[in-house]
Amino acid sequence: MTDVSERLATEERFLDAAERLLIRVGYANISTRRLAEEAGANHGLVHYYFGSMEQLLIRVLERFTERLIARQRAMYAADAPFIEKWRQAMSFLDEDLDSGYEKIWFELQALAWNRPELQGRLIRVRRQWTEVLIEAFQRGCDEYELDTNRFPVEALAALAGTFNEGIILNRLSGVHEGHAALLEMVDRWLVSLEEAKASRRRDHESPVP
Amino acid sequence: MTDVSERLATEERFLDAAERLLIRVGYANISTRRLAEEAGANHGLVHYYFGSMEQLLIRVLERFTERLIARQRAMYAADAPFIEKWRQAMSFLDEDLDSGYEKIWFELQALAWNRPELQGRLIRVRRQWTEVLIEAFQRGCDEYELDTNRFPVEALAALAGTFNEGIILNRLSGVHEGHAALLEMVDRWLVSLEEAKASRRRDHESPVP
DNA sequence: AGTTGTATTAGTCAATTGACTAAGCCACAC
DNA sequence: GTGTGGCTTAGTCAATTGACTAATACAACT
Repeated sequence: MTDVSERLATEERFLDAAERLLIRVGYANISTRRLAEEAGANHGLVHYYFGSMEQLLIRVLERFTERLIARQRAMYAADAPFIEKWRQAMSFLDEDLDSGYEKIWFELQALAWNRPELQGRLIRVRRQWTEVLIEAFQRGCDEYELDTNRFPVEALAALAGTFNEGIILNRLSGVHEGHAALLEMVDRWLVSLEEAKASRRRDHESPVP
Repeated sequence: MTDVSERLATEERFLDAAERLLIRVGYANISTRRLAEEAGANHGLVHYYFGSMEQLLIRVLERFTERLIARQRAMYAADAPFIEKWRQAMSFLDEDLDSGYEKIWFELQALAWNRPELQGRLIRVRRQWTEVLIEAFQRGCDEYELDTNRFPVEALAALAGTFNEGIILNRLSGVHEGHAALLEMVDRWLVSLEEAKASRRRDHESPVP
């Protein structure tokens, strides 16, 4: 292994360790020494590699959000019926809670609330996410021939995005009530949209005899 | 002023100062000395009055959530059309962001993610809030004669609760896009429910001649 | 006025923090 | 084999932390 790639590997170990600590103890309880111990490296390296604890957390935020957006994009870009994508997105909810993925994301957000220099980065990620959502929902609206006056795409995307984060927030606090009922309701609504469209097709192709 | 009430007043000053600091710098940046300075009191009193910083924050959480629930209860318990209550709840969204109310609530939540001893308290608050919401939405469903098979009350309450918190989360990060469109969409939906009910009344009272 | 007990203050304490550095290490080029 | 250049280590530094305490101020009661 060359020096360069070795150093990069160690940096990765630091970033991985930071994510694990975000999950386990939260951003407020990460110190250079604790982080170095978790990464199995010397605490002086935090300063040598990243300049400061703050810079390191910025790197964590960057790497994490890149992955987040990439996954969202990949999922919604797939050429599948909208309802399938939706169901996959909802299944991610459970996976991500178990994996601690959500905890990382929310800890980074909580950190950014009090660090103006991180806010911009967070806003950019949210915008990208919104773009992906809007594009996906646009295709969904087309697929279901939805009345976009009653259901504007941005409103639907905002609804999906916000209730999604609301659910995560509840789960992080240990509350799970009502979520299953909610997801079922939405699923039924999507199914009914499919059926409505199908029945419109039937009416059109073979009007009442 | 008696000793007792003076002490209580000073305790209140500490709790108020803690709320201000939660808004301004977040839970991770509150120390006993900084808090005491903000409260205009001696830092030794934190230990003398509250035992520890942790206990003090628990007191902040208790006082805050009591007020939160009381307000929610008062609003939804009022004898007014459902849409009026809804609009008032939505107008709180803006007020609370400006006042910093939301920031306090979310900082306390972020704190609780990493303090198991606070989780239980948070869960209880969320349950109470859900109860209030479900009761209000039950009345709303009755008012609009909504089909509770398609729209179960718990699902609607969960939807309202989660997207509400999602919106707050977005705003705390400085993102406001799509919220207006979303709230308009919901408002239009409620209006359409009222009209649907009115038209059902008309059809019933004077069937097609 | 004197006693008593609580409220309040200033200050101490060990522990921990982020930032930084001197010293040595080690792989590689020459 | 001998520099040479970075990598890595252990350790230093002042600052800050939460917890705690001795000393004092003060109010209420006798």
